[in-house]
Amino acid sequence: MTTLDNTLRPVVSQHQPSQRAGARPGETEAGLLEHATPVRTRRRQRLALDVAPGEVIYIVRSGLLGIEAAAAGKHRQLLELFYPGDIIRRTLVPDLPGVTLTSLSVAEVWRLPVRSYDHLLATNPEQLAQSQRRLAEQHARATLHASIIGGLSGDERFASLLVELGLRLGQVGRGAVVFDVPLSRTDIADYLSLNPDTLSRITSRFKAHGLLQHARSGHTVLPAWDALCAATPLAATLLALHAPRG
Amino acid sequence: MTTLDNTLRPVVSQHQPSQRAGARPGETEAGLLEHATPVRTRRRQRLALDVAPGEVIYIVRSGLLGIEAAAAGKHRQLLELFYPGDIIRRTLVPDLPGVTLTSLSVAEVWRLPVRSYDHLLATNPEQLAQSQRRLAEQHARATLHASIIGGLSGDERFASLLVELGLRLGQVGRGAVVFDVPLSRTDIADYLSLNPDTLSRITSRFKAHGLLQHARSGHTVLPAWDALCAATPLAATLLALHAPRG
DNA sequence: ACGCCGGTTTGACCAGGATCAAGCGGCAAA
DNA sequence: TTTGCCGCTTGATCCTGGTCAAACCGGCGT
Repeated sequence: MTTLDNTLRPVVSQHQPSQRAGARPGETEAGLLEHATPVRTRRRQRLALDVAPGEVIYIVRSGLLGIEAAAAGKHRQLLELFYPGDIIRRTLVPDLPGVTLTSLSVAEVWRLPVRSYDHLLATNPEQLAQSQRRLAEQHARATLHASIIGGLSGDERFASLLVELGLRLGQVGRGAVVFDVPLSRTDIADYLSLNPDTLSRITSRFKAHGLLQHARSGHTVLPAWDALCAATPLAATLLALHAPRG
Repeated sequence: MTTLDNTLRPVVSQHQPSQRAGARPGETEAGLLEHATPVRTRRRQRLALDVAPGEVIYIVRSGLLGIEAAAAGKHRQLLELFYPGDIIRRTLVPDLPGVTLTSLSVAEVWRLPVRSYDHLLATNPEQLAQSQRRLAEQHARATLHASIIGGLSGDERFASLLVELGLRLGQVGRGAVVFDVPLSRTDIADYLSLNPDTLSRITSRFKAHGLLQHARSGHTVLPAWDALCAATPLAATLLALHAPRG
C-alpha cells in the first residue's frame, strides 16, 4: 500500500498499474503522440473545450477529470467522471448552463485538434477500433450513472461510488481495499445528487457499520469489500464496467 | 378529460419530416443498406442485442425505442430513448439486471452485424464522421438525462420531457404544438424516475395550468409552448440537442 | 495563543414524492 | 351482458432526504 495523498499534497495519481485499460502502450499511442500536446493540470483547473482555431480532443493519461454544471439558482452537479484512457470532446457534453471540464485531481492529459484526431481515425483502423470501444464504454457509464441517480437510495448510491472508486483506484492489502479519494466531499455530493449534509450522515452510518474508515494520511479504507458490494444492487454491473481489464 | 390512449390504438409516428436529422437520404445510406436488414417492430417488442453469430448494430429509421432495466425488487427504469438516426449496440448499454432494448412504438430499424458496420466505418470516411457525430450526440443526451433526473423537481422533469417530445415529434399548429406520445404513462414515469401516482398528479397540475391538453383522437396538445419552456431550466439545452437540424 | 476560515458534523424541522388504498372507466374474455 | 383485469386518478399517510442553523474541527497567518 503506497501512500498517495493528493488531497493534501496533490500528486499525480499513479494508481493505474500499466496493465490497466487505456494506459497500455503500443502502436496506437505512437500515432497519437505525433499530434498531441501533453498537458499537466493541477487540481480544480478548468480545461477549455474549444480552443483558438477549433474544437479539441482530450485524452486522459492519468488522474481524474469531470464535467460539472451549475445552473443559476441550482446546485452544482458533477455529471461525469473521466478516467485514464477516456476521450473528451465538446460534442460529448450537453451545453448545460455553466458546464466546464475540470480536473478533479492532478492529472495528465493529451490535447489534440479534432482534425488530427479524425484523420488518425480515418487512416488507422486500430486507432478507430480503440476509440469506438472507448466511446461506447463511456456511454455505458453515463447511462449507468443515470440509473444510479434515478433508482437508488442515498446509501446505495454512495456504496456504488465506493465500489467504483475501489475498482478504479484501489490497492488490495490484507483483504481491505485502500485508496485515496481524488474527490472532495462536495464533489461526491454533487456527483451523487445528494446534499453535503445528507452525505455526511451517510458516511457516518457507513463508518458505524464498519464499511468505511479514514486512515491517517488521508487514505480511505474499505475494510469489508464484500459487505460493501452487497450494499449496492449494481455491484456486478460496476464490476463489469470498472474492473481493471474492463 | 379524454384518455390519452396510445396504449390502446398504437399508431406509427410519422412525425419526422424528411429534413429531420438522421433520416436524410444520401450516399451514406446506400452503403448501409447493402448490409442492413430492415426490421419492422410492433409496440413493446424486444430486440436482441446479441444475435446468433455475434453482436449486432441497430440503426433507428422511424419510431421510438428505449433501453429498459428492471432489477429484482426495484422499479423498472427507462434509461434512454432512441430516435430516428440513432445507433444502438450492445457495448453502449451497461449490463444492468434485466436490461432490454424495447420498441416503444411501432418502429422501423436496420439491423446489421458489427463486422459489416466496422468495415463500413473503416472504408467510408463520410460514414465514419456521421457515426462519430451521432454517438457523441447520444452521449450528450445521456448526460443531459442524468442531469435532469438528478437535479430537477418532478414538475421540471416532466416539462423537460414535454419540450423534448415537442421538439422531436411536434407539429406546430396555430401557436400550439401537437403530437401523440409514443410512451405510455408508466413509460414516462419510469423515464423520469417518478412513480406513476406522482406523475398523474403532475399532469393534472399541468392541465390545470393550461400547459397541457389531451385532444380527442389521442393527441397531446401543448397550448403554451413558451410557458412550458419557462417551466424547465434546461429549455435551451434541450433545444440544442433535440431541435430538427440538431 | 489567537482568531479567522472553509469544510464537516449534527440536530430540528420541513416538504416533495413514495406508498397504500379506494374508486373509476375501458377493453377483452367468458 | 357480466366478470375481471389493467391503467389512470385522487386522497390520506409516511418517510427519505433537503433546508436551516449551530457547533465543531483543522489549518494557517498574524
